[in-house]
Amino acid sequence: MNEVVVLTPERILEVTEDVLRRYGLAKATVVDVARALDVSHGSVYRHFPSKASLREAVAKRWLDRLSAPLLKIAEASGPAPARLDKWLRTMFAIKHERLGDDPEMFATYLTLAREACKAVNCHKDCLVDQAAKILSDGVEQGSFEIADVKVTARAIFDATSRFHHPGHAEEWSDPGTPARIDAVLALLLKGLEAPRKR
Amino acid sequence: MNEVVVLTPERILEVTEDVLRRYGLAKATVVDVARALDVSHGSVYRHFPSKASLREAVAKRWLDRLSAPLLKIAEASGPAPARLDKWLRTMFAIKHERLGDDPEMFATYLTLAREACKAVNCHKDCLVDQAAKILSDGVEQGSFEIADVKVTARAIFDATSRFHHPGHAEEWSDPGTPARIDAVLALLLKGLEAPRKR
DNA sequence: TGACTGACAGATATTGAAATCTGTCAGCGA
DNA sequence: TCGCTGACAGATTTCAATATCTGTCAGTCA
Repeated sequence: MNEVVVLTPERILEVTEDVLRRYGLAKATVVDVARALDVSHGSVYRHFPSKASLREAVAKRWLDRLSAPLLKIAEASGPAPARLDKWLRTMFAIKHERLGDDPEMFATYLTLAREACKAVNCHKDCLVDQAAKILSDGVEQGSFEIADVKVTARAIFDATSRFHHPGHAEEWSDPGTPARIDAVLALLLKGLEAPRKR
Repeated sequence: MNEVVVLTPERILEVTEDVLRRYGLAKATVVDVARALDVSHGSVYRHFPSKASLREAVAKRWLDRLSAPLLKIAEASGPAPARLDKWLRTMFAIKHERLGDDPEMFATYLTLAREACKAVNCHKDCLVDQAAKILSDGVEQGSFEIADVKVTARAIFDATSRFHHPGHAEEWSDPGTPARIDAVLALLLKGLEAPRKR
């Protein structure tokens, strides 16, 4: 058959991620991506209208892979308080891990977060929805007492920014961080708790 | 008398703050400061060992002026929950206000915060101590139930980072911010609350 | 004597010309 | 026809020469 490999958006994204990892966000150019794909850079523009949109699509893929394991926890069954605790700790752990394993992509993510781009906002909304799912499970189970699930989910997200927002990444390696996570989570879970029945 | 104006650290700090405000952190030089003081730049080095120490001393002054009004609230009397709420909201308001009124100094502060310099860490510790003071008042009054006041004070500080850490300053102008502050504070205050006696 | 100056070395920042990149599009070749 | 190429204009980045700055110190002056 000797089938010619066609240029698909998916293939471009894969290669762009590699190029971004190799050269870093600041140095990577569309010409580099085209070279790695062995096509002219004009062809890349046939699939993505601008460098920014290409960069954003790569970030979206990266962020989607990040939220997938969290979705599993959010949609699992079981007591909501333990699930929320696990969900938050897993989120912190995944981001922390990525900072170590994939620093160039993390820097890209940080830049995009600063630009408040669509992909990142969408990612945040998606995570807040996952948290809201756990909270409403908790209300149903009688473990939580919450006026507005959506607003409270965002409050949980905001209150844990220190541990998941990329702007605080440098602080994560501080040796006191695990203890500080414990303290904030304890406080938040107590704040959500329904008054004990007797 | 016609007294000659002497060169004191205080006068240098005052002028440096002006220069920093006028030129911005990136552009301001020790030579500019010396020119504004009408002395040679060597004289400035007689009072401060380096540009970094001068910059840090200016930041310290600026931060001390910021925490002074908060100290009043922390040391006041009255019910701790309302006082903590007021203390936090005042902190957010002061920082927010300074971002608007004094953007160059704010950028300096942001840079120093990123460098995790001594003056900023000291400022943070000082604020956490103020929060701890209110919390321990609350424990005495029976309003709060807290295992470790110091740890919890830091947790409160961490959980409100989104609203006071300069790295989040761009997000403060978001129209949803007041509602998000309300949501986080409600959650935290409920988490501190001692179980009702009956 | 002791606060201040000003010249200096090495480090850092500025600048402008040259190189490269982004985004477009007329045209090629399958 | 349709995906791709490659040349192009304007924007951005690089690079090296030049200027400025930081921090020091021997010397001045009151």
